[in-house]
Amino acid sequence: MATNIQLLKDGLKNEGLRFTSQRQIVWDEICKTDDHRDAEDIYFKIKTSGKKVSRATVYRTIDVLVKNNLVRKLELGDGRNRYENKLDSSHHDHIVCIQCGRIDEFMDENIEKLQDEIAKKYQFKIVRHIHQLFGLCRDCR
Amino acid sequence: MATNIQLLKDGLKNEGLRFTSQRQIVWDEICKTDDHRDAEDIYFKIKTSGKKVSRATVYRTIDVLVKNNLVRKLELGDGRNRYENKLDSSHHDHIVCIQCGRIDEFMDENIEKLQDEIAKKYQFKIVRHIHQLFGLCRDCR
DNA sequence: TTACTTTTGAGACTCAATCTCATTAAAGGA
DNA sequence: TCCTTTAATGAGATTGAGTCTCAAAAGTAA
Repeated sequence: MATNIQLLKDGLKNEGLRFTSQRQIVWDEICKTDDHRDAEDIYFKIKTSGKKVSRATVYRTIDVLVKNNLVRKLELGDGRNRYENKLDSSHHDHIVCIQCGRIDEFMDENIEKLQDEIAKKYQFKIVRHIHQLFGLCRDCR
Repeated sequence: MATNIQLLKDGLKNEGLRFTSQRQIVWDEICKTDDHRDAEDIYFKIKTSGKKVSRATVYRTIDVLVKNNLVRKLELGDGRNRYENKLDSSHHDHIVCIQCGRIDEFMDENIEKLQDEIAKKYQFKIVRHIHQLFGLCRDCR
């Protein structure tokens, strides 16, 4: 955990932002699991654990973490953004079960390459991409 | 345009839904361009053209059209869904300029294949997918 | 035309997320 | 350690896309 705190401190310092107990609490909570949770989940988890961080601060802190590349934002198009820590995760995309909500991760070097070729063809500079497969997982089909 | 109306009528009949002037107005508006517009855009376009369709009906009709495969819903993850008619468009994915909002379309048979292979590996049944490249277009980079 | 059922419209409501602004608390210097 | 400056926080108001409610209007079939 200590190294995680250092990651946070470094990220904040880089941006000229202050290290606060609230930011640490939010970051700790996000590091606790590898789930893909929404901001309300994270907020309530902190709240019910007895720690005091306001909803506004949770949202603001998550934004800071996303901007500093400590957290990845997942947009599933259902009106709630999900977040996952980037502690030891390399780039990956997502497979989402529309029945049970399970989210798996995948990564395919070849798709990435083809993507780059498409961008080249359109003279487009890719900043980020979303690639999500929605359907039924092994257990739900 | 006549054939478009027929498409709508057939789609509605298939679902046991009634053909109404409001549904035609919404469908006509969506057919007018190949843009990727959000529901508010479509609603205001109709409103300012002097036709009377309520916001609720615009939203409800768009849902009907999406369910009947006449319109495609585009989720860009920014909280506003976009819609495009599927009049003569085969499957494609999107390239979105984060500077000017321009949206281009792409389609790559190989990516589709790789996608299917990934699904097979995870024993996953794909129902739909989202593949979007965000970045800077030719004119904005 | 009637009887039945679906659709519509106006506005209330929801829900995730953002904003406001008075209060609190880091961080660096003396 | 105390001060000063400036950023961060909290509570609650606000936003904005989208949905819901329910009485009124309009298709549909007989």
